[in-house]
Amino acid sequence: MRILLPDGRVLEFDHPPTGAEVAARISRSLAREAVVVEVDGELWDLARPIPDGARVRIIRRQDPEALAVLRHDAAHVMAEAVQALYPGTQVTIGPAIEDGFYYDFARDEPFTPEDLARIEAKMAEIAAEDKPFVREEVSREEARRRFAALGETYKLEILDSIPEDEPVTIYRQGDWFDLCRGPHGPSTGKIGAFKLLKVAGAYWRGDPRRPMLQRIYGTAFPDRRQLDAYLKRLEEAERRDHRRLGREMELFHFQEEAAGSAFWHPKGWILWREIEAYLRRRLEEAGYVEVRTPQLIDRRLWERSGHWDKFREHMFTLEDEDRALAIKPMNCPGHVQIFNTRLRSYRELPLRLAEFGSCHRKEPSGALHGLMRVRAFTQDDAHIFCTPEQISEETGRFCSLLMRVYRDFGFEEVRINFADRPAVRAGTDAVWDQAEAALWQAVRASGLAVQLNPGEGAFYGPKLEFVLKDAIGRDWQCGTLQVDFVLPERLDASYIGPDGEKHRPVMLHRAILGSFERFIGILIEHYAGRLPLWLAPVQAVVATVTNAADSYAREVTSALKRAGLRAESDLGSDKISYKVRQHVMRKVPVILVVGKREMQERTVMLRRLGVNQQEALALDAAVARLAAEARAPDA
RNA sequence: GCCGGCGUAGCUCAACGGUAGAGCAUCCGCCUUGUAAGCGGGGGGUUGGGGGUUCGAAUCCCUCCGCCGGCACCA
Repeated sequence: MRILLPDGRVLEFDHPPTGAEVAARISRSLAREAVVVEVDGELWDLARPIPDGARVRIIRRQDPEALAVLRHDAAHVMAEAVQALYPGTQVTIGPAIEDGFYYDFARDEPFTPEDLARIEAKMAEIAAEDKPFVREEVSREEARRRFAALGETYKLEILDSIPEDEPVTIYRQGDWFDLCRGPHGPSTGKIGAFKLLKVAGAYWRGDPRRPMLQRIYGTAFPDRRQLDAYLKRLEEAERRDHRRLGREMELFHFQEEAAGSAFWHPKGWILWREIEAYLRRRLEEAGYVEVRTPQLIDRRLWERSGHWDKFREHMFTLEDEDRALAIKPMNCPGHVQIFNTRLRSYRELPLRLAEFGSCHRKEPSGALHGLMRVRAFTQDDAHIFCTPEQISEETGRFCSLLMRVYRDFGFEEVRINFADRPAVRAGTDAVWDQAEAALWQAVRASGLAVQLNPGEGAFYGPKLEFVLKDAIGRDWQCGTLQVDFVLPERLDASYIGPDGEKHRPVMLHRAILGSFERFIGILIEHYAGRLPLWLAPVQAVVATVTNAADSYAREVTSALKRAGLRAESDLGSDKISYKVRQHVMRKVPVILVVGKREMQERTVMLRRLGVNQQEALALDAAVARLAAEARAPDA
């Protein structure tokens, strides 16, 4: 019996060894830290005998592959705890997920936060018993008998869905067992530091027509320190919540009477307009022309475009005399109308029509979430009308425009998902081949990381999704580029080619921010409210130490304003420490303190957000420096 | 839309069947101050809307709306 190790060594055994035996042969510490074993690229339990000639790697607790196993172990321990405490509760599924694990239970009574504490305590008991996880390969009949005896109807359903050629396995810990593919770690004592986080509803098999189960979310880490770090990250995310910061910084608000639509306050609207003005300049540079299309459009146009058929439940509609109208949920058909107003020449292509398009969609009430998911939003939308041959070039141009914009907003790390042809689609394979190839070519040239999202393209064409990573590592899909050869057809868009014949243009739907609302939400969270100077609604506050400096403070403020800065004076009779505190809390990037001394010397004390020292500067120098720093990145 | 939780002053929260209270903010005074909370005083709530139970409801029940956490959805 020969076992091949990653470093090329070969271990000899006189019987098929288990992963545990292999680990023990290598070193005592490895045996202690081993969680599972990778056998020819597949993760196995340590107790399973390994076949001759297998390539084997021991996975230790701290290895990334171990994390999902530990969490899956924790899910089983939680399920046992729940069934011990709440008899009659049925188990369903309980996988490891990105940041932890969950288990879905079928039980009539809802779980409460107090229940979570009880379950956690019970889990600790089960962990203390350190029961080994035992894998049992059983026949279907055996498995059916055992779960039927327990009344586990969901498990029976899962059992029925396991393909005939796959073995059925049960994992046992003491008397408790679960239908499970595995693998698992050595025992319940090795699940590490865990915590239950929340309870939520989830449909059985993700299907809204099936029963709603109760999902308990938890997380687990190899040690306490990592768990604490994770919990700290959660707190950090909460601290950055744009809904809270939006109120504290007086950017926007929501209220019942307009659920899903933001009220933009003066400061928030400055931020919006600053972003819009920047983007408008970038679009102009990139050869776009801006348009504006109607909010209310006759239903018949939506019928022709195909949207009425597919998305009418998501559209707001109204009647006007005997006409049925819809509030636009998107801008594309409107842009095609502009394209169609006259005969177009191939010389006009690519024609890039951009619109800061205000759209409304009837989002399900449960989907609404601050600025991140709203019913009224403004897209930074554009449609590029071009020939099939131009797709690649235009995609390349778009990628570099988008990267430029993301970088300017402080996002460096961007990933692309490439969504190719879905099973149900319009258009011939030849057209899809051409469109996908063009996109691939452009994406490769862009140098961005690309991940294939197979079969997830739109029915009308392949698409790219641009995902950016924020300051605390969260992914946000913002930009998109979609190739569309269906809408030009449906709305009969055409141009005259060099051959004098009519041709069908391709439409590229594209957005960089996605929506202003959502992007602003992301920006706020990315910067934790500390917006870069060029975006800050109030860029500087001039605060006096005593009233004696009031007139000088006014002079400083107006000098800043003349230099194009958004500046305010704070002349109140509060102590300077109180004023500093106020403006720090409001996330003003620069505070200029002036007192008698500064007035006499015509200087300012400049203090920056997040920096506790200050710097004495001559007034003119301070103004010049801040004006330079406050310029937009493209200026 | 579905499951669960929540909704009290601008904000954060208390009162949990017996006439609604605190801190911060706001307003008015005093203070003129040197880098994250100076002092005093005043005003502010038909407890999300509607209905019910009760001698009595912020508190219990029903219903609608909204928000929060998920699920489903996201052209």
